[in-house]
Amino acid sequence: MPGSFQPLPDKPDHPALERDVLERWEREQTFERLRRQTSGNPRWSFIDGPITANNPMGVHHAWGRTLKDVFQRYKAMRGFDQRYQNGFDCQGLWVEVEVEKSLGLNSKREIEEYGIAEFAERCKERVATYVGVMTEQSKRLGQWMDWGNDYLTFSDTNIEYIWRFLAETNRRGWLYRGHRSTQWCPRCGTSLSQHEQAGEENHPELEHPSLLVRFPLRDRDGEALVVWTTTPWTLPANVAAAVKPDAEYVLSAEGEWRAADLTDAPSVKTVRGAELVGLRYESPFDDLPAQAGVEHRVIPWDEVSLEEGTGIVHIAPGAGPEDFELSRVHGLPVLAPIDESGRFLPGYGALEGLSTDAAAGPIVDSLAERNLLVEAGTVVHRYPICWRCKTPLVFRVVDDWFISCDEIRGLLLDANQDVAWTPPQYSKRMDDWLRNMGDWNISRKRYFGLPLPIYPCACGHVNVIGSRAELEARALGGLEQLQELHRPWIDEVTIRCEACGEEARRVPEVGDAWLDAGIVPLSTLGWQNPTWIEHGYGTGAAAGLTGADLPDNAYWEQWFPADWISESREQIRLWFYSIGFMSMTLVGRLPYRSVLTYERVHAEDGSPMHKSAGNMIEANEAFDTIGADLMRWLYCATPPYSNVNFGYGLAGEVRRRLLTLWSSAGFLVTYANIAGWRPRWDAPPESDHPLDRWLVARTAQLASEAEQAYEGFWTPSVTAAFDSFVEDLSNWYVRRSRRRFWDGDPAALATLWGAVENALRVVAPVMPFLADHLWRTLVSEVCPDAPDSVHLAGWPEGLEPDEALLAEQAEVRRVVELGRQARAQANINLRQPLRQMFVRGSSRAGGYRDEIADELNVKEVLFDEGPVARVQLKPNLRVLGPRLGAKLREVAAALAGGDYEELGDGRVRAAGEELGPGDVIRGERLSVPGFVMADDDVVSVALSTELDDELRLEKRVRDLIRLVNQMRKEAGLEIIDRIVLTVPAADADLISAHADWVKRETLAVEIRVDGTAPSVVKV
RNA sequence: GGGCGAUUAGCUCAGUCGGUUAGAGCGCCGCUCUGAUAAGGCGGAGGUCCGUGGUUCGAAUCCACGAUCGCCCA
Repeated sequence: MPGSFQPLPDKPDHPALERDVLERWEREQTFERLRRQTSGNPRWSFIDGPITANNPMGVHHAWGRTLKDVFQRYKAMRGFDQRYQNGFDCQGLWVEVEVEKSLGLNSKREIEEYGIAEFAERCKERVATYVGVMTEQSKRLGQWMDWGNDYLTFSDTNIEYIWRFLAETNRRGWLYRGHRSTQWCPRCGTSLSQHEQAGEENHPELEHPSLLVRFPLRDRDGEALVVWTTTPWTLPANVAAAVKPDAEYVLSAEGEWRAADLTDAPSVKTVRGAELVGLRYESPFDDLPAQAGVEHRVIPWDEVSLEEGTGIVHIAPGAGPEDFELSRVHGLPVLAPIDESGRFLPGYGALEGLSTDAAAGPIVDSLAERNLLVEAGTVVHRYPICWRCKTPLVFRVVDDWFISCDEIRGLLLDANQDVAWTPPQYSKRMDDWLRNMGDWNISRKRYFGLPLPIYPCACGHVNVIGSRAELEARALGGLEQLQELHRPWIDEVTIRCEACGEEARRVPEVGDAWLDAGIVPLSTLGWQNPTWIEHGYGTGAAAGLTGADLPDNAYWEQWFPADWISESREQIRLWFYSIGFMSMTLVGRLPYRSVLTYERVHAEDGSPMHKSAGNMIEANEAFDTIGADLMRWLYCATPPYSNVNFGYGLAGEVRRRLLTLWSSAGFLVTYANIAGWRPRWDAPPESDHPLDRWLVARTAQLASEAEQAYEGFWTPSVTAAFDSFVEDLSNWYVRRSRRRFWDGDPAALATLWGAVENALRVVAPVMPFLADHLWRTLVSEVCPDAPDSVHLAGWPEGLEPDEALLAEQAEVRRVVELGRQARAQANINLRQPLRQMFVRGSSRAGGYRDEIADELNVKEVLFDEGPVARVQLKPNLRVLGPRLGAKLREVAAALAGGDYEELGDGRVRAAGEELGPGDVIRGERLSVPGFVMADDDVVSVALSTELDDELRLEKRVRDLIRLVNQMRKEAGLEIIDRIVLTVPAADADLISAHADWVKRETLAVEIRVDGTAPSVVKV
């Protein structure tokens, strides 16, 4: 039949269906047409946080990318114009570490031997590879972005914008070189910053030596300080020992000093810590050349812990941050024992060249030999490891570049008050971070990263270059080979110092990767760019990788700040922080108005996903196994403040629930085709049938609930609303309306079609593939003037749920449920018709007698008839609670005990209180002899169980019909095939009384009576 | 040490503004229906709503304290 619906298979093959839909989107340019459709409309601005183009996408990335896609699709359905620009993070330590691994390089020296230029090329190749991989995976997930026009953080354009930012911090006096003790990765050979190192995953429990060491006092024979350390390698750099001045210290019989709180040994002398201050002692490695001239003394320090150790702390300013601070206060020498790869420097005797781990053994042996070791054991404690390569960190005193955050802290805190956070409690997390953040360490002693535009001059002046133009204007040489603003090329360019005119060289450091990501709200939108530059973002290392434009400032003004951004929770201290910091510095405001953050992806039993635990799922495997729609559903169904439990078992549950939607659509297709019915796009269904009107109202309810959920960025309410709708659609509307579909009732067909059509739009942002597949089948293939994709159809605007109608049908279902309970209780098969049912207490279901009778297979349903056994009154707590207060208890007891007086018109008096009809809930319990009863608080039903010959005969007819239909199905007959039915002689009485009924229900054109078993023959 | 969450059935989780008998899905047991649905329906077993105290006519829900777990920071 031309224009009929394509039949749907019994169940969907999600991955296959999704591949078809992807191909169709591609072929029909669906996304491009959506963009044209919304172009010029009111804007909704989303700024994408860059994903690192370094490895294939994991299922944890897919959560965030799903949320980004869901809300962009939703806003598109509401007609908003959007940018859809995706971002890739392309440089910095994470790319370097992976490239090192793949090249088999294991130290900075090996990188330098390999060649920085070659190394940079390998990094760029890796980025290009994973830009491709992640783009394909994102498309597979269903993400609609402006692929191919992504921003890449290693473009010269991005770098230049960061230079402007750094020049501005310098102008404000925030940029400074710090000489301090910082966390250092000996493998990567660089310091690391507070924000990238934060987080428990970077502080695992590790086992380390635990030593108690004697520091003999010079002026007190036989007495020694006892100190505790877990880092033996720091002892050769010891310069002082700290005590808590107001704590008590005791001397043991063995001549060992410790804090009184931390020893049980009997004391021969007790003093306050302050009395030990100034004493000279022998440090364990005084003989080393590095220690020459160092005088070791006891110093006071209020922060000395009396919780663990000995209460005397060994101080090595070159190997610990607090130690270093103390060295400034007390003028202590700073001994830096290790080089950038964590090996002992010359001046440390036999230790020279050893790593900090390798040095532990010789140090302990040496202490033991000289009787300086009191105790040697091990301790398990939390210890920082490199966030990227997992090497345990050490502390080194080095020069790093910092941006002071004192001035900006308050501005960011104030601005955060106006940000709408979802979930709301994360606003405080941001506040906490801002209040606690230290100065931003922006320098990394590495190779492939943002070249810091800092050119210190011998004269003491620090030049900071703010743009490529400025670099070119001030360059003294090297421009001819500057293919891009990366090392090593940038290192060849020297400039003239603006203070003294001499030549100045760039510092060798590259920048923290969060500078790269933090600038994008300005760099991608063309802030202060005088002219629009087509494809102007594909500069430097990004040349050829993106066709993104560099817009002009007018564009920036239109799209800044973002209405909404969304990243995972750890981005509070990373991206949310860095974009806020940089925008606040340059333009005085935050680049976002609202934020959605979410937690982590765990396995389906709630345990963390780990490769080692064997519960890791790769995104590609999930695409192939369950498909993107089910993945997206799992993400969306989880509240963002908890971890999502992700797995194939849970996906199976979702698949089964969605099968109900699929089956409802399939049912519609089947009977619409049989009836030759086709929808009309321009004519909304009109029907007076109560069930049809109910479904229209129920669909409006879905749209309104979903709209509220989307507007609040709360996907769990979308999936919950949709689930509940599908349940009602299938198990109430379709089930109750089956006969109308068999009869080809156009009102029923149009109503069901309209409901599904609207529901598909509602769910399309969450499940773009299934929704569009069904849309094509049900709508666009049969309605030539309908949009050819659900994503072009817009939101179902203006649907107002009819609350009264919804309440009526809810009560009908309540009555039916009670009826089913009663039947089950009497253990009477539903095919057995019953004579009568009484209903009491339902004011709204009275108009649906036929509906209820049919559903429960009862001949007659009577409302408000039948003997009432007992009237039960309950207080309406919401009303009476506030009014009666403590008296409520008494009234409730009186009502429960039947101790009340009827005053007419539904008014009663109980415990001296007069109560109106609204004050009590009246439940009338039926009690009819020979009937079976069921009731809840308000509604009571009674069902007759007595059978007569007519009822028994009808039961046998239904049994026969069911049997025959089962045989039809087993024989593989189509729903519309006609048959000749032969029934056994024993059932002759059924046929003589109900031949037409049997014919109608089994599509029999003829019924013969013969033999002992029924048979079915297709005609 | 400070902060933010969580704790409800065997498992995973809902539970709106404080309201009458605390729910769902999965799993288990029994029954049942079926011409869309490997589905559905009914019933059962399974609950110290983490604990203690408080507010209130009424607390899983609000408050305080405590416990455990997770996270953020110090």
